Amino acid sequence: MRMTSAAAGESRREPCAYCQARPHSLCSAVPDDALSMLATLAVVRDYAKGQVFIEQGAAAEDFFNVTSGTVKLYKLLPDGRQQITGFAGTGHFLGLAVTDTYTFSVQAIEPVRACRFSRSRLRRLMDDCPQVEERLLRTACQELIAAQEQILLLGRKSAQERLATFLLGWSRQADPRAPPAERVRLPMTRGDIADHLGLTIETVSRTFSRFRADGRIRTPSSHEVVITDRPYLERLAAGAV
Amino acid sequence: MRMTSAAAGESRREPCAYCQARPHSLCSAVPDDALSMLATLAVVRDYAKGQVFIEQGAAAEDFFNVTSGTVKLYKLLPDGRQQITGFAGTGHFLGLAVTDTYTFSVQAIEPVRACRFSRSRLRRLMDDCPQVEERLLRTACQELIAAQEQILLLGRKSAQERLATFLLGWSRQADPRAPPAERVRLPMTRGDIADHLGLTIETVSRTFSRFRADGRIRTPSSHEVVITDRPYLERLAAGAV
DNA sequence: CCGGCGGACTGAGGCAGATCAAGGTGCCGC
DNA sequence: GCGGCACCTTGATCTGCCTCAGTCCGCCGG
Repeated sequence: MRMTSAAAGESRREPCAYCQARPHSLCSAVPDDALSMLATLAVVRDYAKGQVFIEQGAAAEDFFNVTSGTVKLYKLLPDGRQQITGFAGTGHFLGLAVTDTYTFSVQAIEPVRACRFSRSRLRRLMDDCPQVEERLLRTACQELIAAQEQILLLGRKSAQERLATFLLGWSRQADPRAPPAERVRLPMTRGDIADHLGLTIETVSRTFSRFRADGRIRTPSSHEVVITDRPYLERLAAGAV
Repeated sequence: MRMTSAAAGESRREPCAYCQARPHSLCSAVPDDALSMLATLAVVRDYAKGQVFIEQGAAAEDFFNVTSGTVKLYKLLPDGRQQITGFAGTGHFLGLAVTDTYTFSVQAIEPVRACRFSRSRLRRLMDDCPQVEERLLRTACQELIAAQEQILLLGRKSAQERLATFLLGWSRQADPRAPPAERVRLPMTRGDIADHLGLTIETVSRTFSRFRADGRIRTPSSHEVVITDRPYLERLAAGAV
C-alpha cells in the first residue's frame, strides 16, 4: 500500500474496525458497537524515521498507540548518556508511565504511524468502557514484569547473556502466541541495542561477531539475524552456566 | 503498643478503620462504609526477619499489603546471582507484577506484618469498589516509572551515582510528601544494597567510605546514614558532571 | 563514478568495579 | 566475659567491558 500525502498528514478518519493493529492493542478492549466513537477520539499521525514525538519533561497531554513501525523509549542523563528502556511496535500503548510530564522520550527508529489521544479523551474512553481501564491495568502489569526482567539483565547479566536475552525476546516479540521465529529483523542500530542493554556499541558488535564465529547465529545483513543455535542462546539468556 | 502472642498469629480481626497503614495504602481507596467488608477479606499475618513468603515460580494465589516492616523483592538466576528489584515498606502492595505464577520472590528483611488477600477476594473487592481498580492502575504506573528510573541507574550510572541515587530516594521514601529527611534508616544490609544497585558488597562499602571521607555523609551506625552534603549527592544522582 | 557519511567491525590499551583475601566490629546466647 | 557468627571494611590483584583509534562497507547524491 502506497503512502499518500493525505495519509502522511493529520486526522485521517478510517474506521477502527479495519485497523490492522487493533487485535494487538488496547483498542481491542473497546466493543464493536463503540468503535465509531473510538474513531472520533483518535487522530492518526505519521512520523518520519528519527523524529522525536514525546519529549522527556514536556507536559503529558497526549497518549499514543503505535499502529505500524517501531519506536524507542529512552531516558537521558545531562551529559548525554542514554538508556533505552524499551522498543515498541505495532499495538503498543505509549503513555502509561506518565505523571503530569513525560518521564521518557520517544523516537521513531523507522517510519511510524500512531493514533494520538488526548488525556481527556482517554479519560472519557475509560469512563465509557470499563474494559479499557481493566485492559490498561493488565498492560501496565505486563510492562512491569518486563521492566523487572530488564532490571535483572542490567544488574546481573554478562554482555553475552544480555545479547542472547535480547535476541530471544525480540524473536518472540513479533507474535507472542506464534512459535518464535528463527529469522529476526532488528530495526534498530547497534548503538540502540547497546543503549538498551547497558553496553557500548563496540561490545555489542564484538558479541555479535562472537556468536557468529561460534555458530550461534547468522547475520545475512546487519539488521537481520538468523538464530542457528537457539538452545545455547536460551541457556545463556537464562544464566545457566 | 506491645505485640501480643495473638497478634503474632493468623487472622487477627481489627477494624481497618484504625489501621496505621491505611492512609498509605491501596485500602484508602475503599470508602469508609465498605471497611467492615474489607476486614473480612484480609488476613493479618506476621513474618519473621529472613522469612520468604512469596517465591518466584510458585502459583500466585495471594496478594499482600505490607502494614509494617520492610521486605525485599528479588529475582534469582540459576547460579545464585541475585537482583533486588526493590524494597517495600508500610502501605506497599505486593502482587502487581504477577501472572499465574509469581515472577519474583519476597523476603522480610525485618519483622513484617502484612494483610493477605486471595486473588478471588481481591477480584471481588475490585468489582465492588471501582476506585480500587483505578488506584491499582495508578500504583502500577508509579511502579513502572520507578522501574524505568532503576533501569537508567543500572544501565548508565557509575557506582557513586548509584549509591547517591539510592540514598536520596530512600530519604524521600519515608513520607513522600514531607520534606526529605537528612537522617535515614537503612534496614537492609550492604549486600542487599549491592544486589539492588547491580554492584558487589565491597564496592558499596568502599563507596560509603568514600562519601564519608569526602564529608558527604556521616554513618552513626551501619544502618543509619546522615546526609551532610545533599546538594552534592543530588548532582551526583542526576548524573551532572 | 566518486566523495561523503552513517553505521558496523576490530585491535590495543586502560580502568572501574569484580574477585580474592584478611581482618575488624557489633551483637547475641550462655 | 567470651565464643561464635553475621556483617562490614580495607587492601591487593584481576578482568570484562570501556575507550580510543583506525578501517571497511553500503548507500546516497551529484
